[in-house]
Amino acid sequence: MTERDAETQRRSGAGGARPTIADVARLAGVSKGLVSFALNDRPGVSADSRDRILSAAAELGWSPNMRARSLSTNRAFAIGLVIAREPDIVAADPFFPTFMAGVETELSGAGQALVLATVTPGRQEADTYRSLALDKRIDGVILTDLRADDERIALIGELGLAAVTLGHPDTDSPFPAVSIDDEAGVTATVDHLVQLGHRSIAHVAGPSSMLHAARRRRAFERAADAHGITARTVETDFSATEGAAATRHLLGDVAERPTAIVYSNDPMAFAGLAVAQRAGLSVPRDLSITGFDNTDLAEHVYPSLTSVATDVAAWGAIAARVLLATIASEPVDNTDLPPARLVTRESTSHAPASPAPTPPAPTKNGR
Amino acid sequence: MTERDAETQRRSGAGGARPTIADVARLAGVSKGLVSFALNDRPGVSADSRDRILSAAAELGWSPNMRARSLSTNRAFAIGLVIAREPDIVAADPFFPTFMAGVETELSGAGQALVLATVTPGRQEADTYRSLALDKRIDGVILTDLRADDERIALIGELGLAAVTLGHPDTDSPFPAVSIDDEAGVTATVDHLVQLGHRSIAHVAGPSSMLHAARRRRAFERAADAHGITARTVETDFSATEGAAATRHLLGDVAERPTAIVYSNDPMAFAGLAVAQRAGLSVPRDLSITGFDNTDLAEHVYPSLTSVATDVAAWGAIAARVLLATIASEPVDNTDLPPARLVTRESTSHAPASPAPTPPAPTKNGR
DNA sequence: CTGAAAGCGCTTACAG
DNA sequence: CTGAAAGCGCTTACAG
Repeated sequence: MTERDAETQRRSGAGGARPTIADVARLAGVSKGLVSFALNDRPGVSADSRDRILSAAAELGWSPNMRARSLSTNRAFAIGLVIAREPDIVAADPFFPTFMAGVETELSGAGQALVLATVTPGRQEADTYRSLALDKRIDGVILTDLRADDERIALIGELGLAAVTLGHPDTDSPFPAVSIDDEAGVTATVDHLVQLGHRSIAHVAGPSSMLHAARRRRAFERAADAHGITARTVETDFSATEGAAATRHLLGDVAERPTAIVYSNDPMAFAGLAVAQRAGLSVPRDLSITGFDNTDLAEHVYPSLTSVATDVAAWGAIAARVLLATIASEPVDNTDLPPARLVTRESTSHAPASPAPTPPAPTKNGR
Repeated sequence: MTERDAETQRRSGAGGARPTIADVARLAGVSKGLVSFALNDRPGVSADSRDRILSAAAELGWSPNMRARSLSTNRAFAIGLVIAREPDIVAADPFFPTFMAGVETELSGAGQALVLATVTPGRQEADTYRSLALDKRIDGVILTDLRADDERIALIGELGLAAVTLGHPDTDSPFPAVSIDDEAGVTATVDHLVQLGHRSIAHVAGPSSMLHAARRRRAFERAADAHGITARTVETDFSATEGAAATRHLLGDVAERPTAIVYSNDPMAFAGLAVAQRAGLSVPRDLSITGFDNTDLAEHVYPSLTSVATDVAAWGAIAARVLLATIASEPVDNTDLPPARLVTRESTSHAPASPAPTPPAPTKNGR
């Protein structure tokens, strides 16, 4: 017993070679093949052998060498996430860290790893997917920030990778989609503002090439239309800088200055808040603003920010789960998360009685 | 030629099996071993053979299978990053995405991958390092957020992993350190404030268990001491929530209310700004505040935030480079990055003539 | 300079 | 239920 303990310790130390299934087989007095069967609890191993094998493995402190396992099973036991946004934009947006934390909760339990690549948008992106696949480092990917006519859908297929998309692509896709109904959040935002008396609302949107930005924009315009109110949209790249510029643009147009601005993410809303304040406007007295994603800081600015909340971590966890199921060839369906919901805070309030030098709000223009 | 093209295409398609060095050897008319030598440009291959092998490989579209390479070389060709902070804190802090982008620039060119794990602080952390090492998924790790008496130093050694630390541990460490002199930034901040007439400055610090937080705090206290001014420190967990609470605490103490607050990161400074504004104070007229890390949002809040800038992406790139050199058994030295520097913006200004109901500022208390 | 062989640590038919 | 063997795609001594 003492001898065995010493053996165990020697083997698990940094210096000693790690035990392999050959060592386990020797100790258990069986063949390597049987050890493999027992360890992967496949049928066809007698209870007696299984016990001997398992305790031998435990005693030696054996753990599988993923490299060997990968080579023989042709599986990486890892999934990839390629983030293709400008560094400052992803840095300013808490989405990815939160999302990855969610992904991780699912992976760690399943013995899978997350391989992360961040690239600047463009050609480099395709090469990154390609080399991840060619190097056989991953079994599948989570496709985020879906774009119009996203060429990644075809690429991933060619590369023989599994995938799950965040939201539905606008083209045929062989991959399951995990979606959140963020349109509901946008609609609720517009409804909320209209209820507060706003009749001229602007939207600071993300790039129209990104599907979710375009979707939010459409939802915004539909909702505004349904209420028969004036709506304008300014497109940005999601950065605080462009959010600020868009706000300056909107507020500068004194003739048609909106009384409320709906931003497509929180960082832009923070920047917009600052622009408004700098221009001498009081938020929400003169201008109401809303964000999207309900980031941590939303409740820590002044005035606190009304924002649309989505459970980003859950999204990550479910996307990972669906992807793993796909890789395991289990049947999976598209899954929908609970819709995004509006969290109202101080940054939205009643529309100003007479919004500065703005002409009287239109009462009904169409439908 | 046409036939060969067809062959090439068949092989590179998703359906066909990928070419292996055996295929390359056959086409080049040499042995597998020689192919391996040529492909890894080792000496001892005739120019003629090398050419034939290389063009055969190119023709077949061969690329190395990392799994096989890993198994035989006992290298993962990947490094790990384990982030052990509460999800909301890492999400609010742009440090990690920026850092990882920097790491990535170095890795992609070197054919290395980044394996990311995010864990909630605690026991889970050690297990994560352990399984990453036991699964042989990585060759080394970048140790961030060094703690006092950091048990990871010993753990990583036991696990046989290479490592690089961000900053110098407070214990003996066999690993190279890549450091940034953030004390310089703190000192510059205090100097700046003192120059503006502030005599009562508070510091909202990160957790003292984290070495860089403690180091910034010491630098703050040293600088305050050097100027002979009143200095207080409140410790937090780096979150906006605790940053706000600390600010409330500091401002609530009307008798000794500081005229300036130095925050140990930007998110806390943003939260502190909001608390001050909510309390009816004008920043910077009544209160000056400064942040740390000069995040994107710093110039997009109102008033814009004076903050300490460090080149986080460069830090990531250099840390990765040093780690790869270590893994390759190349000699490496500790490296120091350019010191952090203060970026002054609107949030700092002259100390108020008479800081509310505060007693007259002490003129000289000691040295 | 080159070939034939063994080995990395697993998994998986194939026989019994 | 179990063993012996081949194979995953590389690398690396060992002979010539």
